[in-house]
Amino acid sequence: MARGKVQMKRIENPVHRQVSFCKRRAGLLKKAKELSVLCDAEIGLIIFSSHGKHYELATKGTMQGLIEKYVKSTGGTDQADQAKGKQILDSKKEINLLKHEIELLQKGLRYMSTGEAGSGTMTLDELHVLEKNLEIWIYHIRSAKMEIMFKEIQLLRNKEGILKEANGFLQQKIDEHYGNTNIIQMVTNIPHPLTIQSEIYQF
Amino acid sequence: MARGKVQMKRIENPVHRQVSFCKRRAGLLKKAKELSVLCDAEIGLIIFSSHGKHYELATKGTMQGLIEKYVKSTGGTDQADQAKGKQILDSKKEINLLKHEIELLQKGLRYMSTGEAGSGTMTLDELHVLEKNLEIWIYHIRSAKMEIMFKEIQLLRNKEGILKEANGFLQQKIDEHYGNTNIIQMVTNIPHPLTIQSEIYQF
DNA sequence: AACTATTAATAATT
DNA sequence: TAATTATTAATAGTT
Repeated sequence: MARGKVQMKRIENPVHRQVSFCKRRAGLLKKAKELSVLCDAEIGLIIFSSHGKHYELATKGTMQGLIEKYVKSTGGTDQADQAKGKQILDSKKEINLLKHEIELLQKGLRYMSTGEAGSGTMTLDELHVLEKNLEIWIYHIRSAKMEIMFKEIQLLRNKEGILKEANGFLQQKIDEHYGNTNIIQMVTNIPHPLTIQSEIYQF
Repeated sequence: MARGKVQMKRIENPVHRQVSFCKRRAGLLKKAKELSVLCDAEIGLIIFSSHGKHYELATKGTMQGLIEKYVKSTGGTDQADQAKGKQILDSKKEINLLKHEIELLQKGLRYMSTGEAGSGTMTLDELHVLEKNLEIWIYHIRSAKMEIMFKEIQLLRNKEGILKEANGFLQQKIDEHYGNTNIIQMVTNIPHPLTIQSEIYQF
């Protein structure tokens, strides 16, 4: 614009370049302001120098507001935003998967403890309590059943003993008058293979 | 800049304003490009017209990249960004909690199934298999035990029946010679309160 | 949209 | 670094 026209390429002389940068930067900012004022436009201008310094101008509001407006009008979110949105979505997906898994595990625990499928949710603490209660509960149930069966068996064994004794007594009486008729033999020689091992009661 | 200097205020005539907007917008974009090229600067320029249309220029990359660079150099993330970051953090926290909960549940299941605390992780599928195997396993164990006990009881009941029969026979023999001696009475009047309910075998 | 008179910007110089 | 100046570039008003 003065003293000879400029080539549209990077000014190699660093000093010249720096001077031009300052002048043209000022000019650009001025022009931007003018455009904004004269034509009622909203303008955002960001300039990064090659040395990393940054200069900015935002007419009609803050640069943040302008950037947000731009990002929205551009049609949505930027890459980082999308990535973050995706990350959140992924996280929520994973959370749902984990919750589903927990529900299944809880169902499994309930099923094992009550023998039937129930509904509703339980907290971790509740599950801890359930686990402990379950052990006690199973222990008691098994103990009770075993005790009942053991008593029945004992009773029958006693009966057997008493009856055998009675038979012995009766046999003796008969023998006294008729001689040995071997009636008892018929009964006591029944095979008896299924003897319950004592360990079976250890619950 | 030509034909009289302009007042630095909004051009009231809409037509003039629109024309000036077009011309000055082009000029501003040109100047921005020139500054970028000549002085090796990165420039972002966003222009919103009063009618909402937007024009942009980004030298050395995309506007997105420039905005991100700007946002970073401005000193950090914007509000929405921070909110999203927090959301991700919260999600990850929740995921960890859920994973921990699942581990505990898995441990619980292992404990219940094997009776001892084990280590290592299991997948959901493995747990499904475990659950099913567990049911079958418990069913078989219980069935086996019950069968053994039931057989023992049946055997003893049979013995009781046979002995009672034998006793009856012997009593009859005795009665035939001595009259009723009431020996059987001694034996058969034993109280028998613990009768196992049939349901106890239903596993 | 093209033209042109005029102002504004600025490269080179001091 | 800043002011001056010669020159080019931008553009307001006009056609």
